[in-house]
Amino acid sequence: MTTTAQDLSTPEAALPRLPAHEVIYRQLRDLVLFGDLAPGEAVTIQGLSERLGAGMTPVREALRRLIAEGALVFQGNRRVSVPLLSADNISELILARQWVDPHLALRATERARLSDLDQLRALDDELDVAIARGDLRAYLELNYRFHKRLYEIAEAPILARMADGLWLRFGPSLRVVCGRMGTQNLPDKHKAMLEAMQARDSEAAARAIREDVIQGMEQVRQSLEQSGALC
Amino acid sequence: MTTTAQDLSTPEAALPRLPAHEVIYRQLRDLVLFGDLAPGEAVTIQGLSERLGAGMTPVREALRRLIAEGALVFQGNRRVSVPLLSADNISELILARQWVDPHLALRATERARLSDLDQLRALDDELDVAIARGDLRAYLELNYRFHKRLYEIAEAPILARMADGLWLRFGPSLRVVCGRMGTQNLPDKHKAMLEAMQARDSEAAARAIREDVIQGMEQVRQSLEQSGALC
DNA sequence: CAGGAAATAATTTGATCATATTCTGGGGCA
DNA sequence: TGCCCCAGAATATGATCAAATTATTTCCTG
Repeated sequence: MTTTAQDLSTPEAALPRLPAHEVIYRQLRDLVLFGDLAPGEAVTIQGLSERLGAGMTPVREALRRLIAEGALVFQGNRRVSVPLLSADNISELILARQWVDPHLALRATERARLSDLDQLRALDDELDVAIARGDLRAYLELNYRFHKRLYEIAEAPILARMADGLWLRFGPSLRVVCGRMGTQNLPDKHKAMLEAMQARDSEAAARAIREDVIQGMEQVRQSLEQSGALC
Repeated sequence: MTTTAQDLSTPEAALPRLPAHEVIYRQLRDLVLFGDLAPGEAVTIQGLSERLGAGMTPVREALRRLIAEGALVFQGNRRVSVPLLSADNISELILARQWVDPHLALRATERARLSDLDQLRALDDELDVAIARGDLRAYLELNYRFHKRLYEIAEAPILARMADGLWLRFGPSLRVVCGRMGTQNLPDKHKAMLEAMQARDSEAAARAIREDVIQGMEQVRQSLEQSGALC
């Protein structure tokens, strides 16, 4: 078969034309993931059309996708909004992440190449810089990219997608929590995890990630609990 | 005297006008879930538009949703199709279901009302009838509805959605496998599970479901393995 | 006469379709 | 065999229709 060898020849200009609905999807996804849309905030299709300067059909498709992924909810028949997490929701998320994230870390440790470790280290370094600077947005994005990269290394697409879906759900709340607590005592077991990965100690890597997850999620739980009805 | 005197007079027409894209979505979902669309089979938007007698906009939205849920994949830039499962995919699915399904069964046992148990028993009875009749389609649908009901009883919407998403992925293959093996030795640990639920022994219920899952999924794995490259 | 509730009018928003535009893949021709 | 053109499919736009929410008005009651 003739391979249309264009995808790897040109590194960056290989993107001939990304569909509009895909672009919109990514924009909205980032908006949700990094808390630019606050939990409970309602959006309308036509509102987003104007805000993002696009037709409403692509926006509709992007919204359907995000709703299917649980990033948005279908309030009544008229409004979509970022979901507010209940205490029960948080418990579920903690439970689920406590299982998937360590498992993916375990697989990632078994499969990681040296270049993968370098990438992770680089991300973690940038993350430290962001924390030192007190740059919340950069922290959120880099922290996500660190874990996301870990998922990719694990080479388990289905599990990775599950983990990614969970992230979409608590992303908005993370922003709220961190905005309240500052960037001081943010959870960062990444150093321990990277060491474990380097030593090829997959169990230790899984443990480290588990602690990272628990620490972060418990902060979210406590913060949401004490703030009571955020709505 | 309202001029909008529509057919509200119809006896069962209490349905508040379900949107077309929702209807299409459910139709397509069932098509995937119960194997009416074979793994690897490609579909086109326009093809579905004609087949389902709908405009292409609702079809597009339904497809986006199913793609987001992993029920369909985006082959290249031109075709969507039901994904073919690799051996690795199966392993992931087994792993994931081995965790979520027992957990949901555990929660369901703690929360089940007597009426819930009755419903489950009724579904399982119907299931037996379907098996005895050799009615594959009915078996698949009832088996799904049994587990789905269990998820609902557990009252853990996020975990339930994860489990549901997994089901969408192996549904098509289930049909293939069962079609090959007949309806004789199908896995059915439901009886043991119902007893455990009745006795409020949540651990036992979780164990039973876990065996049910493993048994079913291992059949899928073996069948796909021996059939080699189904593609 | 005033306040409130219910009904109605108006505006906003969502859903669907028909249509134009772009892109991909294949077939024909050199 | 390789290049170019064409057919068909997917993407994207704007318009149109339907539904819902909001605002307004009117009527009833205290």
